Formats: sequence, C-alpha cells, structure tokens
Amino acid sequence: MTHDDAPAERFDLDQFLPYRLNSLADRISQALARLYETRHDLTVAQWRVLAWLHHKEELTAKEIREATRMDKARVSRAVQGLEARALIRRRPAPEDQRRHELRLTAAGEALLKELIPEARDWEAALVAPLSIEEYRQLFELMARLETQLAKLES
Amino acid sequence: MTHDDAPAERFDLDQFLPYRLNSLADRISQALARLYETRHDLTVAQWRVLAWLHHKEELTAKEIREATRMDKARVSRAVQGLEARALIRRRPAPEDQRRHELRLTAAGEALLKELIPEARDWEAALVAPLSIEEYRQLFELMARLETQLAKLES
DNA sequence: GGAATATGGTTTCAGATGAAACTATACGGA
DNA sequence: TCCGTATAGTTTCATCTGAAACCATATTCC
Repeated sequence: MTHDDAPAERFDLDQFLPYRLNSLADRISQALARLYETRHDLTVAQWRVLAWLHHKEELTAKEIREATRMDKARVSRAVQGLEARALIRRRPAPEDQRRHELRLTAAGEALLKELIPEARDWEAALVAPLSIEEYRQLFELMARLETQLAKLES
Repeated sequence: MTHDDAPAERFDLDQFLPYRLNSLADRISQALARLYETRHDLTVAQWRVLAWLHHKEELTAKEIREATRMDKARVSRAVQGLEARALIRRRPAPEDQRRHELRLTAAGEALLKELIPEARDWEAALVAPLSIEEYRQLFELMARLETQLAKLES
C-alpha cells in the first residue's frame, strides 16, 4: 500500500482463478485419494492407470502418459505397483521390445467392478447441487481453459 | 469385458469430474509455479502467504492456514523462507506468545508490486476465451462444489 | 497455585514427485 | 553394416509434502 493505491492494486487471492481452481481440485482429489487408499490400497496414479486400461483394453506406458499427462516416472511406478499386485499384465510389444503392452488381469477387472461404482457414487454426491445443464457447462468451461492453456504453453 | 456389459459399466476417466478438474488445475498451477519460481524464486505456498498478507495486512500462521487450507507445516516452511529473505517480518503476539504476527516488509511490498500484475496478466490470458458472464459462472459453480465438499467431509 | 489439557507453531519421518541421468531397443543415413 | 540419434521406460537424486511427534505457551479445573 503506497500512495497510488488504485483499486487495481489490491489483490484478493480468493478471486484468482488458478488459486481457487487448484485449491478446490486438491481438496477433491485428496478426499477421493483417501477413499482409494483406505479401501483398496491404491494411489491416484494407480487408479488412473487402471481406469484407462479399463476404458481402452490395451495401452503402453507412453499412451497412458499422453492420456493422463502424468510424468513418465509416475506412470512407471504406478505400473510397477499394479503389476506386483497382479492387477495388470505387462508384455513386451512383439514389434518393438522397448514398449510394453499393458492389460488388466481378471483380478484387475474385478477390482474395477467394485471401484467404478464407488467413484461414480462419490462424484454424484459431489455434484448433487448442480443441475445437469450446469454440470455440462462446467465441463465445457474446463475444456475451453484447457485449450487456451495449451496455446499459452506452446 | 464381462457378460453384463451394461452402459453404466463403462467408465471414461475424461468424463470424471475429479480427474478433469485435478488435471486442469495441476497444469495451470504448474505453469504459474514456473513463473513464480523462475522469475522470483518463490514457491506457490510462499506466493500465497505473500498474497494474503498483502490483502489483510497482518495475520498469524493459523489465519493463513485457515484462509488457504494449506497444511500447517507447509505454511510454517513458507513463512521461514520468506522471513529469511526479509520479505516478511514475524513478531510474537503481545497477548499470546505462541502466535506470531506476520507482516510484509517494504521489500515484500515491492516484490508484490511486480508480482501481482504478472499474475493478473497471466490469468487474463488464460481466461481470455471466456466471456465475463462465463467467468463469473465458473466461480459460482466452484463455490457450490466447495460448499458441497464441506458437507461431504463433515 | 498447580496439574492436566489445549493450542500455535516447528521438526521429524516416511513417502510421493519431477527433472535429469541412464539403459535398452529401434531407426536412419553414410 | 556400422554409427549416430531417437525413443520407451527405469532409476537416481533432490525436493516437497502431510501426518505425527514434539516444544513452548496459555488456559482450565481442582
């Protein structure tokens, strides 16, 4: 606060989108992480890998990395943990031995069969106060921000 | 998948709000963190502490913790770093020696005078594709989710 | 007034994480 | 064919983080 205390000078973190978005997302993520962790001993990264494999059948680490934008080390560790628990199977790709094809095992499928409804229920409880239209709009706004962010980063 | 492959069984992580929100927020936060870090050698936690002190003049660690919902250890560390760089001043509260009153120093004020416009510009570039009304709506939806989250956590 | 308890804040400890170094395989050009 | 380079994935390292233990001061109850 100096002499030229123009209104533009004051700054309220609560009105700053990156902060608000991040703190909301963090809280949601942590709450959900506790659920995965306590009920199924999974990290968030592991859950994401499982969910993508459920969605796409077969993927390589790179494809998961691209889909989730997670760091490759993080993906690598998540995959290791899941393989150790025999929730996924890892097989060198026949035409390129550097890559490994990842797939859910039967145990992995079974776990997801429990997990997905839990996750869905939790999300439903969270978004209960939003109308369908508002929910849709929220996704739409996030998508626009993502596109813009990609532009800013390039 | 399995025999009873109902539509409800399929799961697309991209349509899962916690995931989308978190991955968007993470990307935004990291991009901005790079800006604070490379230009001013500040962590996100430090920036938040500074911004709140700018906003409120004088606060204790606990108040900052409540405002930002950051972990108290994280706040403590951010404060230490800022004090070491003489960006804030820390003084035991006269009526309760456990608490410490925190304030920006002149150097801290000066730094914010650079930082705030940068942060504002960056945010403006990010939300450029949204109309004023959409921007307002986004905050409104986030606020509703925050309220609901608090309910779920209680 | 003194013991038990509560509270603000710091430190310790045990993971999680990203960046960068590294390994192994594949590819492209002389 | 052989060498340089690119790519998939792993490991190392330095840092950050939250939970819990801890310390110091304040408060409450007897």
